[in-house]
Amino acid sequence: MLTIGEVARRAGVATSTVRFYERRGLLTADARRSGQRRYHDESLRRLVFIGMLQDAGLSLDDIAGVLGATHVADWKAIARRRLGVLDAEITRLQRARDYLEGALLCRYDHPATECRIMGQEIDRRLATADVHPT
Amino acid sequence: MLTIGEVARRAGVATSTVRFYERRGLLTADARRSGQRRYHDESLRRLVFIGMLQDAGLSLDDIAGVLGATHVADWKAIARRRLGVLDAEITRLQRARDYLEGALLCRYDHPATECRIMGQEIDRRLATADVHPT
DNA sequence: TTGACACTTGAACCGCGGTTCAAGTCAAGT
DNA sequence: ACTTGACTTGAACCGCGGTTCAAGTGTCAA
Repeated sequence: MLTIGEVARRAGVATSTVRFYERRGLLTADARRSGQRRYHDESLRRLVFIGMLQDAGLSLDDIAGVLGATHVADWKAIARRRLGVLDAEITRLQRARDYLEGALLCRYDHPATECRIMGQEIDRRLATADVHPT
Repeated sequence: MLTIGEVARRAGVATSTVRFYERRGLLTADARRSGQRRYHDESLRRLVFIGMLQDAGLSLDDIAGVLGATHVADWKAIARRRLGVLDAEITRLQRARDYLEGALLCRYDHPATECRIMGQEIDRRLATADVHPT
């Protein structure tokens, strides 16, 4: 049985994080010794698993859903939804990346607002602004 | 001269956002009429420009740096730094994406923690955990 | 003149994922 | 007996990028 300090260290998180997850219902201590939490290896694996899902960008609420799923279809729905968001995000970042790289091509010594490349993009956005009225 | 409502609408942000940017020193009203802010087209362009930089993932502090730069080298340094972070982020998301897609290949009707693919990854992470002690 | 509506301010609040703090308990070693 | 160090709790706080609120002022048309 691992203490909270051990389980946190082996999973690579802070002890405060483990307690926070318990508050959020993601993890429960398997026992108490004089009030102190003790964990099975099983819980350590669960903690690592939470970290994996976080790396994939799932929110703690989503993770709770995955952990609480009794059937594969339940958590796969969450994963698929995230996959879609992830794809959109990657595309967006890719565009931002290419745009920034283009901006670096600006020559001459002037502030950013006077850069020709940026100026054109500003005009483009202003022109299409009325297409998406708030 | 545009009112705050107009400038916000044309830039596609809320009026509260425009005031917030003013507090942060990103934007200044060009005039006041009976206490109300008025803006030149120049400021509208500046507001749009802020949105562009936000799309590229720059923080408001970074954006203040770009706007305050008098020489091209100053803002390019910020852009280059963000470009590096962006590349790392894209790579990370790509890996997460591929991982999630792999997880969807799990067969049979069981909870996520019992999935063989996930279980292997958990073991891998636990095994290498000691390499990065906290 | 009345009503509708946009504007003004500072302060408090939001979600997210935790961290930090104070004040205390408990077990082990010397 | 005393120290050391890890643990306990609830509550408050963090950064970020704003939003919302209350209470008031200004503008414009009928």
